[in-house]
Amino acid sequence: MTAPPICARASRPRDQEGAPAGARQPGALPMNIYALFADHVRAALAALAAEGVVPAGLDAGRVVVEPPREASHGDLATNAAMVLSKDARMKPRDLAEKLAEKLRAVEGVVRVEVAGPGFINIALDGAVWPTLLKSVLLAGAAYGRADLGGGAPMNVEYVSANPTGPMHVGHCRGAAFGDALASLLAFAGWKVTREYYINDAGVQIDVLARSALLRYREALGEAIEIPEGLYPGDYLVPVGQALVAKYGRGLKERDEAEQIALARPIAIDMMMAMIRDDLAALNIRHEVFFSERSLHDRPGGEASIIDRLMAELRARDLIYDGRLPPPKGAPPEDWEDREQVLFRATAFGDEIDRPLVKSDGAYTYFAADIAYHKDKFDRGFARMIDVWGADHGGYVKRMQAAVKAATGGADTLDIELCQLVRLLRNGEPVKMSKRAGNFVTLREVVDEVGSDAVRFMMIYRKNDAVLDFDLAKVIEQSKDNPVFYVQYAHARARSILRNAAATLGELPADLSAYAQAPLSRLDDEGEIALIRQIANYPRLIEQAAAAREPHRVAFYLYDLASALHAQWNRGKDLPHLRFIIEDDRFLSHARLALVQSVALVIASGLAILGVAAPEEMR
RNA sequence: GCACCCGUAGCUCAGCUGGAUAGAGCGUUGCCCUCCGAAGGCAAAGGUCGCACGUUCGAAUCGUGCCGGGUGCGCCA
Repeated sequence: MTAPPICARASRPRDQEGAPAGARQPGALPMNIYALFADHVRAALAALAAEGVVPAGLDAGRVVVEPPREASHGDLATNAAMVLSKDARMKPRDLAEKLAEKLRAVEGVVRVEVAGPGFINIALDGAVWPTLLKSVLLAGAAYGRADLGGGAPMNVEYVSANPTGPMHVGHCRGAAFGDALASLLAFAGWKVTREYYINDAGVQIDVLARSALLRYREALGEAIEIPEGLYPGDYLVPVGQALVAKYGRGLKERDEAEQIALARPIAIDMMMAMIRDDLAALNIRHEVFFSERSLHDRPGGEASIIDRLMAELRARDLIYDGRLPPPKGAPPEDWEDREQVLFRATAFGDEIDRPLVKSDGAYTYFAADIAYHKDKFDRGFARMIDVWGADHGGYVKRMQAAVKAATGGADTLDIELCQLVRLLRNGEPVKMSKRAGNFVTLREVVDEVGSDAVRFMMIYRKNDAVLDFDLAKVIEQSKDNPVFYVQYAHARARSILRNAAATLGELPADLSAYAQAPLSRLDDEGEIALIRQIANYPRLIEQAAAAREPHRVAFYLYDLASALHAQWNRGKDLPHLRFIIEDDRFLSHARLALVQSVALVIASGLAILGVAAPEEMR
């Protein structure tokens, strides 16, 4: 996994009052120019408040500084006057004029205009963009890092496929999404732990063990027939062989319960090894694998972890014995009105109270899940995210209700749902029958189209929208394929740099040497457009992380790649705009510094998505 | 019946948490390689943002109600 390492530096209190105006380092702007000017706006407000023009203590929470829609409007725009006009008891345009007055005094600002309903448009000195590029080069791989999390722990649980067989294609999306989200949050300043919950306790595990025992008999030479209800996949053949290797013929002499108990752990271990291999093929490695069984265990007859939590919740009157009304709409045939153990989910925003104990006396999955999330909380995760398939959408409310009850935290648990994936080949749905293990495995898809294509395309869509995944299209090497298009931009950038070394001879040794190039010579509109895009990266990271939407990173990379390709082509028509100008090595160095920066950001974004940034693609 | 998600150009989708003239790709039409990677680029055409009310300076975005599609609906994992 090429995820960026966790940033452990101390929190940078950017929002504190009093700091802003002087925050600029001589010679280099901070990485995020939009955040810098948000500080300037807050400072301007404070100054106006001191003068009695506006009330003190205005809430600037909704103020944003962003790139204006039209480049002709300037370099930055803010909605501050419109957002604050009501609280300031001023007309938006009047307040805007007052703010504009203050902002005109800020260093580097050449023009401030009030436009439309009260936008404040700010034009910066032409030197600002080259200067900003310098700070990008000096920051290197750290460029774009944010500090939203302040280094706080964050648990991201994803995949968590049942250990009853290999991963299938349906797991790809949650895997790619969860992993990218984890990387994104790490890059945005959280101390992220990637976790996998192993559902290794429950009836499906007994089914697994029975299926494995059948393969055990097969390995001993018996002819077997796999009855309905057991897993038919031949991935269990090696499990049967392992049981022979470990227990010989003796196992089948024991009673059934004992056989299952002995087969179970071996089957689970082997299934999990297979799943880890599948995940590794997708470049995914979880740090923690948490066993559901460990929550049920009663070593020496003591109370289990779930037992203890249930007792605690009952003591707090959050659990009671009661009856549920039958479901409306289509009541099931076998509905039986009975008293059961219920969690008071309705007290925490759910529609109905939820059962914790099955009719056979065992805990429900939900009961274990409460204990599991409580355990995560007790391990220090005040914030956690679960990534689920959309078919589990009906469980979101009860889970959040339970976590709220068990931890007392309001925002402890976020749940992100991934919609279904429709697997296509040349626009035709790929047939998948659930019978006879005839499903498409994750491994088959990765082997066919590659990990990069799978991961990028799974992210190249909002996670709550259904996704079409066409096996034929994602291996196409053309601009129709966004994976290729972005990777190609990176390869092209590296190619330019290789070519420059051949053409120009000695080049700046590293990024900090490139930062010394005469960047102010980057004054072409296409070059400035590229720098603006690069300047937007930190903002993009913050927004994508806050919204838990890694797809924004993918779309951003597509746009950045497009801007690079465009500038490249301008050099075809206008030779003086080429990146390499043979008789002007210093101009070339400045342009190569820009190319370096583009490559740097593309590589950074691709790393978040877990996609390779190739040096060449010939 | 209820809950959650989706509805934006012919097609597939973005739309920066309420901002300025709603954007890409594909497809259609017309251009650009003796030139750092044409595996690329430029341009044109194409929209009642599902419908209707409401909230306000301002709505594709927020609220309510419809219409259409998906997912789920005691103890399954």
